[in-house]
Amino acid sequence: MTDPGGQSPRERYRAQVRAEIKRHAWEQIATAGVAALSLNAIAKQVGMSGPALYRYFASRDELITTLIRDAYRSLADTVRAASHSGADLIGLARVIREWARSDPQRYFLIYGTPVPGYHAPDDTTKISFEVMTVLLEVCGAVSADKPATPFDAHLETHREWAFGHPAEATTLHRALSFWTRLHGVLSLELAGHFTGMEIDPDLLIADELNALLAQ
Amino acid sequence: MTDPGGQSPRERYRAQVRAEIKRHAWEQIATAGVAALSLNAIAKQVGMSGPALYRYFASRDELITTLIRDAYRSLADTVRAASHSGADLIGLARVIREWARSDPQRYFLIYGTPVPGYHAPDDTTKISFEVMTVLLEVCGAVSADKPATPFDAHLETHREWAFGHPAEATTLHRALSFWTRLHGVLSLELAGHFTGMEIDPDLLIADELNALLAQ
DNA sequence: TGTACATCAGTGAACGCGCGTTCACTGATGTAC
DNA sequence: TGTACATCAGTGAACGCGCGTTCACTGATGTAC
Repeated sequence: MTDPGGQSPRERYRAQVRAEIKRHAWEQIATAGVAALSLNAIAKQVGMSGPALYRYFASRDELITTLIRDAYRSLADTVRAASHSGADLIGLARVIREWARSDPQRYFLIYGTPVPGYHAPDDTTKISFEVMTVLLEVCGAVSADKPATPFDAHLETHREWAFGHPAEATTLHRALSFWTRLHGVLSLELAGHFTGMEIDPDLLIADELNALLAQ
Repeated sequence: MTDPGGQSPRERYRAQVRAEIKRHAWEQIATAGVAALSLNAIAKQVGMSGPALYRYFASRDELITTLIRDAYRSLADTVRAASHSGADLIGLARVIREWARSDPQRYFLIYGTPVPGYHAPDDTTKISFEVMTVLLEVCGAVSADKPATPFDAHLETHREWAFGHPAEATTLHRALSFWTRLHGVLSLELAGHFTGMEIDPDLLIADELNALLAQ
């Protein structure tokens, strides 16, 4: 009899194998990028034959979709945890950067080159909004006495995306700038575009965000 | 007899065919991304058999390397042209954004997800520095009376990358911030991360750069 | 100008490869009486 | 508790495919005397 609310042994086993498949999939992505992800290669690593994977994932695409969802989920959880332990914007940035640096290809799976034609599953935008919600909370806590810019005015009339969040335009603006400035530095760092110039991205990010708070 | 300094008919023909191959390669990349680029498919479009391509490119990798180099070259030329016709930082940003939007996958070939293990040819960093040089020129023209930040101090001791350029640390800083802020907004826009929120990236970029000049 | 030769673009057949995916099957694990 | 049956994880063979790349070749274009 299955423990209601719990897991039968078979379910537990399935979950374990699924997790192991994903683990090796991430390893492969970290090593050679998503494009090189091969079901047969994963199967070999897991120690079973290729077709056996189809017990766990309907197709290569479904596996990748699951990985993308997990990446979003992990990022959202990380950000929320940091916020709950009282991180300010700079602390948040540091946490996100560490998350990204621990597995650059996972970051790029979310924020990297889009594959023309491929559309991420709908629920990822929901998870993505979780991140934005945290940003809005933290940005709302910052005192705001700054001159309104043309983009602020633009935001006053285009704020449906912050659905239900009662933030002022300047708060939305700050959250957006935080996001784009951090991503700007971080993605260039991860892609190796600072190689050769001996720049400390952490300092640059801190500076970019301090300027954001001061402006 | 070959016209010295000119091109023999054969050379001219070779150059034409090479150009046509590249054209179709770009089309394919725009349609399905680099990962999907196939020599046989290109050959079919050009109207010749697969092996014939090897008269023009030694391998798939060499073709891609050439495309990457061309992308860098095109960006550098675009930026330099804009600077020569007197564009300021905001104008420069607009030009770069248009360049990127005209072929997003070309932008991502330079600034997108890196393929682990792959290293761009050395000369691309040289071309990349051409872009930085223009940025430094334009940034140097901006009057600079602003408080020094920790990152400015960091730059005073880490400025070898701006090899030979006599700019002050604040100028280097401005050029870097221009680059990272623009890339932050632009790459998110091109990857479709603003879809749904009806944001005008042009306004956001202008705002980000005005803040940069005011700070 | 005409002929002999070298260069070189392009072809078609073939190679080996690894891919995602299907199918019919075996054998172990869990369920019901 | 023991037996009969259903569920389901995993296998091995096979499918068709398109890939990058090589090779020996044909035929046209250019070069030299």
